[in-house]
Amino acid sequence: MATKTELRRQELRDKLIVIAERTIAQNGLSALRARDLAKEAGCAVGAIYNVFGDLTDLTLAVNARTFHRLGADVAEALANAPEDPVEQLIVMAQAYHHFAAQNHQSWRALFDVERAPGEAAPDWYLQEMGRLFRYISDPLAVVFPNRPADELALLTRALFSSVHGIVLLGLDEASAGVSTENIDRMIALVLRQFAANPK
Amino acid sequence: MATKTELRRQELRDKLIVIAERTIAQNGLSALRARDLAKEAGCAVGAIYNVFGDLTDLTLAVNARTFHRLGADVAEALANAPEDPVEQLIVMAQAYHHFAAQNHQSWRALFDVERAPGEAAPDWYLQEMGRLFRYISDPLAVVFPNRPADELALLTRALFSSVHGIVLLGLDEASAGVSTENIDRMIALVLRQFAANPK
DNA sequence: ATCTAAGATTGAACTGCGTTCATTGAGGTA
DNA sequence: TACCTCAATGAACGCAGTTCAATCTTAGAT
Repeated sequence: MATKTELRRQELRDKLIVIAERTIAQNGLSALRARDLAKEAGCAVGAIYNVFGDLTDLTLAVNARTFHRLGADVAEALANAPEDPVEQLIVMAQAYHHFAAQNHQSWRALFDVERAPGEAAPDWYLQEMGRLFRYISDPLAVVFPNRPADELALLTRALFSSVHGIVLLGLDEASAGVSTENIDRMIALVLRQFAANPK
Repeated sequence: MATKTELRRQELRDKLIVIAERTIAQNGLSALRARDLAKEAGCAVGAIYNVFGDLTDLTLAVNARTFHRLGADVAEALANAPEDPVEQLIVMAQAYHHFAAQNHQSWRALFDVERAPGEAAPDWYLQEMGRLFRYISDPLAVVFPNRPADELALLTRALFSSVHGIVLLGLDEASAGVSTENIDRMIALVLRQFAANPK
């Protein structure tokens, strides 16, 4: 069917994503403006809405890429990690931290995008989240071989959330004294202490 | 000097805080609108700006109250907690969770308010934060009597951040299966495991 | 190749927001 | 009472996201 039209449509879609990605990375989600976007893409403002439902949809497309890059970074860290499961957890958590620090604005956009209340998270989000959770639950199962499955699932989620919290508040107050090294130290302290006495 | 004027000024200030507090609690920070506020307070929109610099200032005034209530709840939980320091940590963390759950929108507003980049957090925030940190570091020092002070400080911050992360992501996905009980379980699991093998 | 209907493209206009400011009105003082 | 100062007012401004009637392009049928 529509070859020429669909092609342009796809081209515009990609172009908008690239521009939005750069804008968010450089100046944050709040710097994403429809008129600027259209000017830079060389199209009319209305054209954006032929390709995306609204700017939130565009942001979600950017977030999908960001999340995927994040997952890849964590996977790479895991691939180069030592055998010891606790060290694997630490290496992955610090990879998460470093990604957040080096892609601060893009990483923030992952959570700052407003979802309609009650609406489920998009599929790619759940998928990528599942990937991250498996990276965590595998070493965790080695550390805690005698824990029931449901408890391991809770621990997995809890550990992810803990690391996320440490990174979130640490980077928030990055100007107020929590250095990168201290965030890494906090992560290692918590995870080592956490796994020090498995049952 | 200005008795009548200053009085009205203070009255309007208080009235606006009360209305904003209720609006945020019921419908979230994004529901706070200058025109609605003025209509409900029976004043002109401009009057708001005689009393607060902008809506962010008003939000900060509401947040100061919210944070104070939060601190009081945690303090009360600690006062009624058993002697055991680990149990104290758990009780406080769960009090934090319950406050966040029961004051979800107000609690979110604590973190969703936009601060100018590079600007320091307000004084009451640092003060209240210090109070919370002391509640944590005291029992922590009992659990880990041999750790150096700087490490205890990092652990304190790390534990707070961890609990915050668990509550944040847990409540975020409250519709997606993380029940209140599971959040409490995650908090207890992490803290118990964390303090299981002090050095 | 031509025609035509479907739909893509356009940008001015609409809506809703925070904030400002010239004007109006009230309060305290001489 | 007269006057000056400053608070109060709400229309207007600037700036967003989004819409839509008008225009143009395209793809398929003839």
